[in-house]
Amino acid sequence: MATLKEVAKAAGVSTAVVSRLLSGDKTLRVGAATRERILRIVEALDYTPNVAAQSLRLARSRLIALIVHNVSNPVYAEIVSGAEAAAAGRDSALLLGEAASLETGSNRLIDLIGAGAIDGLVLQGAGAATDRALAKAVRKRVRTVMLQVETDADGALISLPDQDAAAIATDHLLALGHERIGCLATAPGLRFSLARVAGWRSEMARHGLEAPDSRLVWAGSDLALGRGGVKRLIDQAPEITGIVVCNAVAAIGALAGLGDLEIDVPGEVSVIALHDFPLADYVTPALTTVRMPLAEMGAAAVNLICGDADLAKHHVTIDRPAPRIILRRSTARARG
Amino acid sequence: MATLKEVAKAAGVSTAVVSRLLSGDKTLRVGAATRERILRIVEALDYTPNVAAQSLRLARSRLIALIVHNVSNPVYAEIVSGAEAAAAGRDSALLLGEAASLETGSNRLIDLIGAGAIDGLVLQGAGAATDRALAKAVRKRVRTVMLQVETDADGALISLPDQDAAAIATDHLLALGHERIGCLATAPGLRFSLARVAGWRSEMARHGLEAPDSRLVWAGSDLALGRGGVKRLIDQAPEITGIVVCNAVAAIGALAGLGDLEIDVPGEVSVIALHDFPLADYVTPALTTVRMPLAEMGAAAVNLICGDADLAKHHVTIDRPAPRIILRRSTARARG
DNA sequence: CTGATTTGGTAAATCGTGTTACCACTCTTT
DNA sequence: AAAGAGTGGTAACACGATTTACCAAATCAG
Repeated sequence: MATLKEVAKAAGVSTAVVSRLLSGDKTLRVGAATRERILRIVEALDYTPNVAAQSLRLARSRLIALIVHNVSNPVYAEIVSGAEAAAAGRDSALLLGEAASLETGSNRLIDLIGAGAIDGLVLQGAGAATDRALAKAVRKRVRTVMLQVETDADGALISLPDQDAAAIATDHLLALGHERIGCLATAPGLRFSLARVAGWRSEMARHGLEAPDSRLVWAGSDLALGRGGVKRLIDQAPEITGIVVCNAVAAIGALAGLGDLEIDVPGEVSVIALHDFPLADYVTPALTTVRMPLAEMGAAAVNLICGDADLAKHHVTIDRPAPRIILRRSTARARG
Repeated sequence: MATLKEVAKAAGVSTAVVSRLLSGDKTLRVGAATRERILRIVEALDYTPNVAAQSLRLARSRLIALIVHNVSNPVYAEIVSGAEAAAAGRDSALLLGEAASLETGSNRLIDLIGAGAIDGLVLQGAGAATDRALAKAVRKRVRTVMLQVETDADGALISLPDQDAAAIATDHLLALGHERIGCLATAPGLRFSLARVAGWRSEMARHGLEAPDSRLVWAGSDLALGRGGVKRLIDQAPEITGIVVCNAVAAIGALAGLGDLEIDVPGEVSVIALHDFPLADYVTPALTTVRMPLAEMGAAAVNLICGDADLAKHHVTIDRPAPRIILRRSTARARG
């Protein structure tokens, strides 16, 4: 409630001194006595700069928006978590939006973007919501970072070592003696989806094994799509003994789908998934995964926004820490 | 980039007309021709009001902060999701903070609260982070709503029908013929924890059965605490055939703990948990739960903030939709 | 023709900061 | 004594929108 002017008056100085003192202006010369007096009064009046006035003056809000498809998906939750922590480290706050709320109607977050009232925007996933946000961001030249999904707008793209991770997963199954390996992929057409499938394909090829389209199913990144997708996959390619699932949440669904078909995992079919989250250790059988730096990706997005690199057409891959296998119980040596 | 002044100049009117026109001031009398001309220019210049200037003038930001212990916990994620959707419905944006980032050091979100720059604050969980936020909020009289955990500050408290839900869970086990039923509780000392335990106790008492302290263990709301807690519970009370776990995430951990002890669920021990989330259907055995309105609680908090009720000492319980059993496979009829 | 009312607006004062440019005064130096 | 170099600040103008109070011209009643 106390304003700068009140502090200045109480200290018998001009507002300029107080403002410059508090913002640590090195060019300000001020007597030790007045300095102490001002600081004491600031303390006594419990003065806090008005944020709106500050943003107005500085044309900077230290707000970063993150739009995510769905917080309840543990994979996305980890991105959110990483971004939030990074924002805190950069002394910024994080605005969170979920796709469903943003797709239609008037929305404050979309307005904030369209008004250029945020310092940056991080977009995860593709869809009406992100398109809408992106269109607003472009008009006001808001610094934008896209995660995993590229567009033609001028913004940075951060991706994961998708192809490597899929290759590592495939290689794990190969090392266990599997030769007929299927791939349960995420949504078709997206860059990261294609990269993962490419990882599976190339690793199979490297071992002189085939990876025909019949052993590939495009599903998605949630439980239901994984459950349905794996049934289509088994239907198309009943001969497979191992599956690389490109998303761990879908993989949990896939385990259920295999259960529905009364196929034993890992007895009859081994399953390995990309991404990892705590609950993967608690399903049955516990899911073997290839962990990727999700939180780090969220953090990197925020750091990119807060840094001063030119984001146009900037493309980074988060490869530290490198994807690594979390060995659990859903993969086993091939029989015979 | 276009400002009100620019629009006004281009339209040959004063800024007052434009502002009043755009904000729908009914007392403004303006000719049809000028109205059209102004609107056309607004469109052409792609004018959007500057948010900082607006908040400064109106002393209102339409930002709501939500502080949650941990987004990766699916129970909390659902609260976040509900709050986000409600915020969108109220034309506000949601600032998200996680406890870990807020506990220490300087933090922008804490500063925003301390500067009174947000319209409201929702706190989930107890700890250093929420205490810190609450202290700031009190000083600036920020409208605050606490979820499940009460404090002595002037703010609303929203709770769930904890006692009812625990009673429903207990009753389910009783109906299956269980008589020696244990309780794996959440963190000790908190209101909602006590209420849940009270639900278990009273329902047991109502059936003339005992619920001794030996069959009660205070654990917490995450996987590891559930896993460890259930072992202590079995150790203290090996005779039990059913367990009411007060948090579904802890219950997943408990299933693993029982697995460690080679106790069959539901063969030897039935498990029912409070709260529900999608993955509960995908563990083995699928977890029987009592669903509580988590998203609705998050939404109610936001709506309370946006409404104009006096929040001081306001206490609401979200009882619609009422807690209901989601019957899965972790509970079965008692043997013998 | 005069007074009242309606029409269609405007001028100016906030809101609370940050910052540039400038200034009065004292002290030193030669 | 005059010039120069610190010392310790200040005045005033943005930043962009909202809102109150006021007003000139046109119309209308009688």
